[in-house]
Amino acid sequence: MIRLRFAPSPTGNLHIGSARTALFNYLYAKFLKGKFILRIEDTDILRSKKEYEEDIISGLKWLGINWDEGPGVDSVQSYYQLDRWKQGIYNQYCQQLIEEGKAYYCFCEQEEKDKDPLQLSYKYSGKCRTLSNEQIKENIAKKIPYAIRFKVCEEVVVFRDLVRGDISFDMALNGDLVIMRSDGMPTYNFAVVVDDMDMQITHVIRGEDHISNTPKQIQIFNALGKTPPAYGHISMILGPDKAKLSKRHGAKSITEFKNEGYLPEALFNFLALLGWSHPEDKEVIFQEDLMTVYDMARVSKSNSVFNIEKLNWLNGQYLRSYTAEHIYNISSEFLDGFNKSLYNKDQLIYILDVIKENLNLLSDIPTQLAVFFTTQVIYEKEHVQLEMIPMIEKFEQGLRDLEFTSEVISEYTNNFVKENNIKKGQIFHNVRYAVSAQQKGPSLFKMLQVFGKEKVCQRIGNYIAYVKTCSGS
RNA sequence: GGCCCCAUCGUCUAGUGGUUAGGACACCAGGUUUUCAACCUGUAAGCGGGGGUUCAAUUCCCCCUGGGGCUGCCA
Repeated sequence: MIRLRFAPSPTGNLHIGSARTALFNYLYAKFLKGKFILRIEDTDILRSKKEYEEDIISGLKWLGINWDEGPGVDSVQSYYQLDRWKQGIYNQYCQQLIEEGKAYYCFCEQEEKDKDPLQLSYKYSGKCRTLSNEQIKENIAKKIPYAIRFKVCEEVVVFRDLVRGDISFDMALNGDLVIMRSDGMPTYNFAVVVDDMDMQITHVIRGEDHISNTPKQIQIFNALGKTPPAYGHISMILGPDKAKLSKRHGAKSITEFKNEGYLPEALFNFLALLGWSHPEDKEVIFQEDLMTVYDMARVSKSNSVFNIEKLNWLNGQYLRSYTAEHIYNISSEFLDGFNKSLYNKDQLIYILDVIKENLNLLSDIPTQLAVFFTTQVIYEKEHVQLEMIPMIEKFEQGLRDLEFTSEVISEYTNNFVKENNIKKGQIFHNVRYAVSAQQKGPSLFKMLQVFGKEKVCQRIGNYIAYVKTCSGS
C-alpha cells in the first residue's frame, strides 16, 4: 500500500511553499493510487498555535487538497503529535533504543553556540555516551535535567532521492543528536521517524531544506529495525529577489490569496506547475487530470522564482471559462459592497457576464462593477465635445421609441451612423461619456440595456445640459 | 568555516550526445474591437566560465563561479 503524508507544524499560516509541498504529496499519492495523510506536528509547544492549525486545515480544504486520514477523519488513532506524545508512543520507542544501547541519557547543559560566529562547526563531544548506570542513576536522583541522545553511527549514509538520485553523507561529521528534549518532548527528527514508521508512510516528499535531516532519520529507522520510506526532496520557491520565500520575504498565506480574489483551482494548477511540467507542455490542467500524470520523474531540481504574473493569467483563464452564474456564486464577498436593491439576481448575473472578459481576479469585480452602481455621473469640461451635441440630441430622441435591448440599440446605432454619415467611434465615445462619465468601460450596448431607457435618456439629457452650460451659451 | 543540493530566454520550463534549442507568462509589433480588456498572428529573448571524454557536447566527467539549503533540546 502506498501512503504519503503532509506533516506541517502549526507555527505559522499555510503559505505558498508548504501548500506546494502538500500538493506534491497529494498529487503523487493519487498518481500512485495510494493514500494521502495529514499529520499535525505540534511538538513545538511554544510556537504552535491553534489558529495556525485552523488556517492550515482550511487552506488545504480550500485548495481542494483532501486527506484520507488525519484531523477530521474518523479514526482510532490521533494524527496530532501532542496526542501521540501523551499516549507515550515516542517514549516507548525511545526506551527501546536506550535498552538496546542505541541511545543514552545526556546531562550536558544546552550548548550556547551564538557567541563566536566563526566557530560554527560544532559537534557534540559524546561526553555522556560512556556514563555508567550508577552515574546516570545518581544524576537522575540529583534531579539534573537530561535529554536523550541518539548514537549516530560514523558511517557514510547513501540514499536514492526520488528527484535527485543518490545523495551521500558522511555521518562522522555529525555529533550524537538529541531525540528527547529535557522537557520530555521528542525532537523533530525523532518524532517524524516514529510517526512515519507507525503510519507506514512509504514515500516522503518534502522541501530541499530537509535533505540533511534525511541521513539522521535513516539511521534512526535502522536503529528501530525498520526500513525507511523513499524520500524525494523538491526545490524551494524563491521570491523575486531570488531569496528563499519566507514569511518575512513576502511569502503570502493561502488565505491572503483567497482574499485577493484568486481561485483555488488556478492556484492549485499554478503550484503544480512550479517545479513540475506536463509531459505535453500543457499549462491549464485540471486537478483530476494532474492526478493521472503527476510522476516525480518530471519534477525539476532547481529552485523556482514565484511568478505572480503567470498566476494572474492562469486565474483569468479559469475565471473566463466559468459561466456568469458560477462567478456570481463564488464572488459574494466581492459583491457585498454594492447596493443589492438596485438589481435582482438575474440582472446581476447578466452584468457579470458583460464584465467577465475584463476579469483576471475576483477582486477585479468591484472596479468593473462600479459603473453600474454609481448614481452620480460627474462630467469634466476637458472631455466634452461641444460640436457633437446636436448629433447626440438626435440620437437620444431616436432611443426613446426603442425596445431597449442591446441588439436593438446596436442595430439602431449602426443605422444612425450610416444615415448621418458620422464615424462610429464618435457616437460611441460620446454616448459612453454621457451615460457614465467614463472614457472606457464595458460593452456599450449591454451597458445601456442594463441601465434601462429611462436612466440612459435622463443622463444623456443631463450631459447635453452640462455641455451647454459649459459653453456659456 | 564545514557538509549537501542546484545551474537552458527576464520568469516558469521542455530537452537525457547529432534539434533551426521547443512551449508558457511577461514584453514589443500587427490584426480585431466603440474604449479598456480578452482574443488571433508575429518579433525579440537562453544553454554562467574553463578544462577534458567524443567524429560530435546544452546533454557525460572535473574545476571555478554563482545561487540555495543545512550546520538547534525549531520544524
